Amino acid sequence: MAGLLIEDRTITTRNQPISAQELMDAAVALLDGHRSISSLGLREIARQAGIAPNSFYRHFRDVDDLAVALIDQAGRSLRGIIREARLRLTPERSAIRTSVEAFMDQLDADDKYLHILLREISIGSEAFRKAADRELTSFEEELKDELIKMQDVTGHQTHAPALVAKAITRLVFAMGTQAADMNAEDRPNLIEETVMMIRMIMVGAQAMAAAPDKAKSQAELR
Amino acid sequence: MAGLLIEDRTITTRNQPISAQELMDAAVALLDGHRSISSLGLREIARQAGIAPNSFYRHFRDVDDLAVALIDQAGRSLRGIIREARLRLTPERSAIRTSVEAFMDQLDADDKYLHILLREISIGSEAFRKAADRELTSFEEELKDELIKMQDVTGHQTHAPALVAKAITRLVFAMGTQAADMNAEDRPNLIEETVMMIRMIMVGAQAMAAAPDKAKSQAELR
DNA sequence: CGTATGTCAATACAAGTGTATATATAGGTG
DNA sequence: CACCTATATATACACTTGTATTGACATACG
Repeated sequence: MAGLLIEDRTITTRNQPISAQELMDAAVALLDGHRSISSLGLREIARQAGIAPNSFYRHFRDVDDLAVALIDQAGRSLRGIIREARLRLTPERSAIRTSVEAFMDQLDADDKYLHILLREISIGSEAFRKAADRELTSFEEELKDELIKMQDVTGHQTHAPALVAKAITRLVFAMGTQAADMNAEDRPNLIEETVMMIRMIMVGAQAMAAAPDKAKSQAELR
Repeated sequence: MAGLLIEDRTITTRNQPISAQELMDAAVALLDGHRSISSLGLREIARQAGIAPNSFYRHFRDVDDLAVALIDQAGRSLRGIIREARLRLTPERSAIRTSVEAFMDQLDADDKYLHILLREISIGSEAFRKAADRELTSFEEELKDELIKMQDVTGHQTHAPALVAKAITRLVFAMGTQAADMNAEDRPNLIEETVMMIRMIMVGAQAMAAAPDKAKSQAELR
């Protein structure tokens, strides 16, 4: 039933204002292994940040509130990375490979934003999953535009570019999830696999645009 | 620092043996919204099952141990569903569509095993993720065998069947994750999308087997 | 200069947690 | 029937958690 606490002394911390960003960084620092954000306690984060538990409330309503802010930041960061990768494009390396590599490289970045995005995409609060899904969709949009632009330039028609973009995006994120759990030396193989999968999709979509009957069931298991 | 608990009386429960399965069911019953298994407490599960907290240890070492058992069960259950779906094949409905539909239907099943598998694939303890990955791989294996069998029968060669199987599996699970969060009337559209994505992959893989140069980068974004 | 305002720490509380230890009880075996 | 073993319960302990309340201090403003 009830309990009675005799003593509850707090360890002294800093005595200075803290920024919301510092609090978010403290939370990220606690996400080392495979913990999900929602498993973090308010007190735990405050402890890591070196502030008193109650000071947390000055910045966020609760842990979920902080989590949503974190996802937004993760999305911004990731979109920046991919955009930057496009600038680095050279004729020698394909756009697919370059983008996939940039994506996977991000797994080793100091901030663990991609890890967070990948891990928390399926769990957490309603607001949380909405935020994560926003990021995926925005990814798909950018890719779809790129595909349409490409078919105007090369003349290769692509069947259902929106669907192709979605398939590629989901596949890359799924492979990224697997990559997140593996040591760096096994990654190149996984990148190779991912690149080949994407090629399959693109070749398939182009074949279906060229010969629409291919979109029917003749290619299937029977 | 320390605390002193004055009273700690336990509510009387049943006084009868419980099966490991009943304990697992109790845990599943607690996973209603979007909680992850690792967020469940041992005491919480015991309370739901109507046993004393310590009785938990008779069946599992800890919550993670139960979670692994749950994943194994989820995998077995899901593979059974798909195998059964294959038996129901008719010439009118394609194997791809039938399998995808069976998969998605499972989202509405009483046991929430597929939900669990989808949600927890990226989080949880080492052992947990290993268990989830085992299920994915076993799925891939079955599909790969099917693909090889198919190409012997139809004569259509398929490029890198293992990779095709992996791509399809990951894609279906990714789409399933999205389907899990949506109401039933939006599902058919998502099933349609998934079927089309799989066709793209298979058409692409067959085109690449027929003309190996297609496996190169000519189909790419530049 | 005095007084708000914002940010922090300290303390306290009522709950929760995993688990160690001890004890009761039912079923099966000699 | 007596005894062992498996399984359950009960109690206790040493924590943890989120948050309400209170008061200190520092900066900004009239």
